Amino acid sequence: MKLKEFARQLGLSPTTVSRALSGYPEVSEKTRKRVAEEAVRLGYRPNINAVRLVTGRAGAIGVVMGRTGEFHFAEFMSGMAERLDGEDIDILVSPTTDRDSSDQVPLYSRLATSGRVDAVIVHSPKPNDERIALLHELGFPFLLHGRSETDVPHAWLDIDNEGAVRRATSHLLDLGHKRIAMINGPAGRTFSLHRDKGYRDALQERGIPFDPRLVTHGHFTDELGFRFARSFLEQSPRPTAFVAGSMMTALGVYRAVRSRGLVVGRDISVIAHDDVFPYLTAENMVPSLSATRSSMRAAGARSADLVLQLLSGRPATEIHELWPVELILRESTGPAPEA
Amino acid sequence: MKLKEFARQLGLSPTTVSRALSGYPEVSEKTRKRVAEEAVRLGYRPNINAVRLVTGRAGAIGVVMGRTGEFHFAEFMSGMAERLDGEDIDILVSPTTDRDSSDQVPLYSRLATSGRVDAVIVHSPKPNDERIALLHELGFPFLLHGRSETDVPHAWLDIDNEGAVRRATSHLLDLGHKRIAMINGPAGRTFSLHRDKGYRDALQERGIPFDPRLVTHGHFTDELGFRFARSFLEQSPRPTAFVAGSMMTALGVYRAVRSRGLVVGRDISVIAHDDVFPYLTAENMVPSLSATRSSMRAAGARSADLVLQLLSGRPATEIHELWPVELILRESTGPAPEA
DNA sequence: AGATAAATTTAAAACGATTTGGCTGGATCG
DNA sequence: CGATCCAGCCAAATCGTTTTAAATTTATCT
Repeated sequence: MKLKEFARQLGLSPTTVSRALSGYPEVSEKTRKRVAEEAVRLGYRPNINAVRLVTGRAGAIGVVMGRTGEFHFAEFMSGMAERLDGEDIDILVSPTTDRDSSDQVPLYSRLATSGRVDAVIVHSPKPNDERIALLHELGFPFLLHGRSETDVPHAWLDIDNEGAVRRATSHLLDLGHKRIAMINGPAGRTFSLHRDKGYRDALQERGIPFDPRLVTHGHFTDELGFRFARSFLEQSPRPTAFVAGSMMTALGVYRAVRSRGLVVGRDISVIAHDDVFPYLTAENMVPSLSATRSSMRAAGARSADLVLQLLSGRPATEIHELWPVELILRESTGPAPEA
Repeated sequence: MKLKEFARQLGLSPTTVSRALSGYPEVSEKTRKRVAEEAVRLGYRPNINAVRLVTGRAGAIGVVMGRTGEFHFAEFMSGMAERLDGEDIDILVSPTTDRDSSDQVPLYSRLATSGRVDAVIVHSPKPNDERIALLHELGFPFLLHGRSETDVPHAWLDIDNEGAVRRATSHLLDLGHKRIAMINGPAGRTFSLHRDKGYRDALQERGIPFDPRLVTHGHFTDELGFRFARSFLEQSPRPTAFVAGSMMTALGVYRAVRSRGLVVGRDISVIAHDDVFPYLTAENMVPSLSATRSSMRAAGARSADLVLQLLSGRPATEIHELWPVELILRESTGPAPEA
């Protein structure tokens, strides 16, 4: 059923019908109501692609998904979905095989100029991320999930990675730990740098020298967690505590500790960052995992919300949100063992 | 830059330019080449929404993402992305807050009639899934990831869940296990039923009576894995082996076994299903996990491929793929302990 | 009641491509 | 050499909306 036909059946012009449905003021309340009712009854729905053409709006938000289907990605999207439910906006996932963000520039460029989406969300930025410069130059609306150090004005939402890791590290120091190893995220990403800073600052505050041999970078996999932890544990003196970048990393760390015949929470303390997954919970691990916690789902929901605000005209420069991170102490942290 | 302007600059008509770019035969090779080159040079790209309107094609494949951001979802999508890279087709994720597939019917209905996508992929069907009936009735192209028992003809791709679990169970029986518990997926889903059948058939083959107290259903979370396994281990006599539905479930099972002071691979054997995640590998668990394995990413890639075939005219009735599942034996399975 | 203002409604022009059907001019054929 | 065919190109219609600018109806005021 097309607008023309639908309008004819109502005895109105297409113009009026269109206006009635889009909620324009210059149509009488009586007519609007009748149109709305009949639309439902006759099942009329505007052809989305005609609307897109004429309005220039796509009704979609783009996200770029890398080859490495990161596990937190689904949570984030699910959060977006939660917020977008009911709005007439959908999520467009753009495939890419390029891992490095600089290689992704052409992809973002295509996405921004293609008319498929009205805005994009940029993930895991580097301090000076090419994607941000590009999108800004194109004048294309975007929200950064994370932060960068560029002076290009832009909207962002991030969690306080630095504060989280500082507190985690400080807490371990309070417990008497001197050698604390950190398994950080991929090198070069802003959030990894922030975590690194939090770690260093906490050490410095107590006058403990920074030892580069106690820090590694890599993707959040159980395998890397295990390998790095094993290797740390071979050092002598070995670290007595770990700060791990993710739940998966923590799983690997737990295994590594156990494989050396040590006990988590007694011989070795562990704190990890928990994005809050429905399928894997810090509380249920044995021993239960002390964690810095921030809901990835909530971030997704809020991100979608902020993008919506951005699209309805709120200036990007106003949109900056830094979320605090909880530190939840459980059984995996304890006093440093006697030397 | 619009077609009209671009054509003018080339000294050609819009018609010819459009045809040249779309690869129609009635344009000379020389002209086509020139058009292609100039398009790149001048940066002309057809307005996607105009194309959509006039052709009626959306250039997108839809997937519905439930509230519960299942962890295998990202892998599947990532596989799709892999296949779709280079094609000019993107993935549209439709949010839903409805968990039950029957409540999702209106959503699929909207999706199918909205013109936003050319086809959808339906996940985790029930044997008699309303979504299939609906899409078939609407004549809308779709691929089922999984299987149903409906007699509506449709394209599907599934893994041999039944065979996988039958082999896993048989193997445990070979090892002398008599009481084998199964932690299955959500009740009602076809794949859970298939797994159930594989389990029962294996038992029956050896004349071992089926004990309903040894089977549970639920989502694939570590928490449920733990809780169910704990509860099984309280039975007397307790089971000596577990068949678990997912890697997350297996994590819970491992914890439960350890929490009872038992040893996986010696006191209790475990086999789980592994969808192959980059961030959590069966091989790296301690002890390494015996698993039935099938790549979710590969399924996603192939699904995208099959949808493309479907859209280019291959009859749905021809598209049926049943993938075999590997059984990989590692350290988590061993002979049944002496009674 | 007549003039003016306000509230509704409408016709027609975009939006930017694809595609139908027709038009050219040169090659091919008898 | 004239008729026929075909490759190559083009003008104009079309897809289904929104929106501009204008026309109509209704309300308000003196």
